[in-house]
Amino acid sequence: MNSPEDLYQRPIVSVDLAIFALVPAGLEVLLACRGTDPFAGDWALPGGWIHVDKDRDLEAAARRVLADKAGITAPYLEQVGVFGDALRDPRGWSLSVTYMALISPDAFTLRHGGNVTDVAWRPISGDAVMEPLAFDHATILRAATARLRSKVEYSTLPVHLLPEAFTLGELQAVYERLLGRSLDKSAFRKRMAEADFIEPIEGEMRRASNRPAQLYRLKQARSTVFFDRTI
Amino acid sequence: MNSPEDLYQRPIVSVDLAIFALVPAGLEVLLACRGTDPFAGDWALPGGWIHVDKDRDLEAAARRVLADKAGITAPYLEQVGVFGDALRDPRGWSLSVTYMALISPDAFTLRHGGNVTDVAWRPISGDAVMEPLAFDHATILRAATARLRSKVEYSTLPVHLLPEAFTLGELQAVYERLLGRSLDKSAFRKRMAEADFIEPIEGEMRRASNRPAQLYRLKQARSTVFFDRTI
DNA sequence: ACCACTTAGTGTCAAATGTCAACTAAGTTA
DNA sequence: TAACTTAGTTGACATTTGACACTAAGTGGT
Repeated sequence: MNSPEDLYQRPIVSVDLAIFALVPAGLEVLLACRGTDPFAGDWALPGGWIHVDKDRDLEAAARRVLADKAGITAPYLEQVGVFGDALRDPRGWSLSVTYMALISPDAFTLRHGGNVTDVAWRPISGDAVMEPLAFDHATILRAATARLRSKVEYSTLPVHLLPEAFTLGELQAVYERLLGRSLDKSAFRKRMAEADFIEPIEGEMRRASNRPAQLYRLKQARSTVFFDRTI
Repeated sequence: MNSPEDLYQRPIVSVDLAIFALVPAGLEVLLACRGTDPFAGDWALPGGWIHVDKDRDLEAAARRVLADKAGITAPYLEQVGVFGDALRDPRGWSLSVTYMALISPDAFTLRHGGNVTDVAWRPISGDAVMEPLAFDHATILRAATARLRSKVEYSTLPVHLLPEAFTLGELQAVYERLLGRSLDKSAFRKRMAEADFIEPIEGEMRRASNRPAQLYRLKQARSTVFFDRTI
């Protein structure tokens, strides 16, 4: 009979991350160059094994990988899904529990100039990167970008790609770049007001050579709010 | 170091199913009574281990469990997510890869009168069943019902709870019962026409004592279509 | 034959929404 | 202080949406 006590029956389980950041050039994803054998030398999504002695749950494992491999504490983490079959890893039947993380350009630049040689940001064109990826990570990345893009339409998720304080103009620009089309300013502001997930920060403003803009921040305990309608 | 070769480091992995059917009384889920030790005698979502020698991938494993435990081939199967932590299973760090399946009342009645003693349909009130569930299956069931209910709002998913041929009135009734509110007939029909995922079946009609209704069926390769807006 | 009844399916119109464009506001630079 | 740039608001108009009434097509009773 099959039981969990037949250890060799258990599939291999990894936790992999699609870490997204938005830079002036577009959307980028963090990739790691594999140093060990299956697909050694190829680029892959950063990932790791579950530490059954250290990780309380799956999200904790994902956050640990995020910190270990990328030195990042992401404001936003969401499970994308599980990908598992007999052939994706030559070592045997394996699962990838995949999360996507959104980080702001602040955190981004911290690592961008760093001395990490095995981790690098790569631009996403369409729903893929230029370089071939290890395992079935191209498929997984496609699923993650699809999830991100589809949620942009009807949620407040893109706010996590901005620094803690931001203007409404910047927020609109993020939506526009993710959606690939321009939005109406007045309609956009009306929606954001109705959604009621950001609040003005008093006293502050910024920028140069023109009228300063009101700064906003995400309201506490409002990390993702869904719109009634498409923006 | 941790590697997949340290077999005892691997978490236990099961594939569990939330199988839904809609009966006149409301939404029901198929539960299995556990015969073996962890939580023996308790009700649980039907599930099984991955057979690394037989299952091609996760969905194949889910379909096998569906056939083995419930004798059902579901028209619709969707991954809900992975639930994993150190404590949910007393045997150790474990994962549940959860799928939800939607079946039509036809398939339902086939099993309802059957001689299965360890599998039973239970009504869902709110997002839970009356009886306490093994492991964290109450949490998992809550996630599955939430997924089902949220998708009703903006997708064609509820067709899978109907038999192959159905009328627009029946389809509207399914939406109304899942949403818990009544819908406008003309608006509903306009939406369904725009979504363009069902087609009339020629010549046929049915019912008694009033005007017969046109029968429809799901268009091929259109199992789930998303609406632009909430219905 | 005809009327009452039931459900199927369509049409209408006011209200809400999205689009487009102009307008005012508040800063910087020359 | 005038020109310029971006922030933020306001209003007119076309389009879409939702509530409701209407017509259509059957059955069954008298």
